[in-house]
Amino acid sequence: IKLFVHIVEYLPSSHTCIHPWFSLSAGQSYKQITPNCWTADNVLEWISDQVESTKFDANTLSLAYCTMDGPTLCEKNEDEMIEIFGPQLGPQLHQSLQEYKTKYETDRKKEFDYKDDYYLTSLTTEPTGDTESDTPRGTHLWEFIRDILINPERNQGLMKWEDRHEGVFKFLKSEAVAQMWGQKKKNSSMTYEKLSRAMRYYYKREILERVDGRRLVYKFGKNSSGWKIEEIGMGM
DNA sequence: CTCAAGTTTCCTGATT
DNA sequence: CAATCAGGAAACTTGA
Repeated sequence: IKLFVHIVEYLPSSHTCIHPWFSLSAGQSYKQITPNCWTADNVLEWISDQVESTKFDANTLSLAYCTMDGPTLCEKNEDEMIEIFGPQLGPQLHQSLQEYKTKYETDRKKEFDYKDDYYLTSLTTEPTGDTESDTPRGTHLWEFIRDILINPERNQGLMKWEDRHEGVFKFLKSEAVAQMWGQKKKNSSMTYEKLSRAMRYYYKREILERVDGRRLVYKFGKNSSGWKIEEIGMGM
């Protein structure tokens, strides 16, 4: 994170590629990524949760059979799942997997490769292992901005709230944020000038409200969501 | 392939 | 003066 802040600090001048923090692969919950990106550990974590929620006797389960990564797991059909996990846990796991799959399938930018997926997830991830694995990664500009805003720990100095309750915020490092947005869209020539044009289009759709006289300041409108204090925090 | 949404690009002009 | 803001237009990218 320090490395990240450091890089962003002198970004405006150069065409530096922001990438380093992608590799900070820490323990990421399977709840935050699509099943296809699950690691063997994620799969194990998922199985554990399922076993626990169904009060299934884990002793009858062989660890060896649980060792597989996301892609492998996703290829199993219900019958294969039953064959592996038995008549009780099999169907349960199959259903749960389908739920997670569809949950992320509806996500627009599922085409992003794993690195982008991880980067995005790191922006929207809540600190503690909460119950609801909500808020999939934002794919639109306003969601991208929102996710930076609600994750101050990881994005110090980029943006800040002017009025947290009203949804008024400000760009502190406009060009750095534009670079990050460009990076997400694989467009290295993104600039704040261009990003701001897209922001202005949001006024008509009421995703953003106009805040005039204040440079670099915007306000979330009634058609935006996921930024209010009540909306985040605990699952609802 | 068509269509629409959501930008991305570019630009002229006004403000700060 | 440099950075922003305002929008109109048109090109582009993607997913349905």
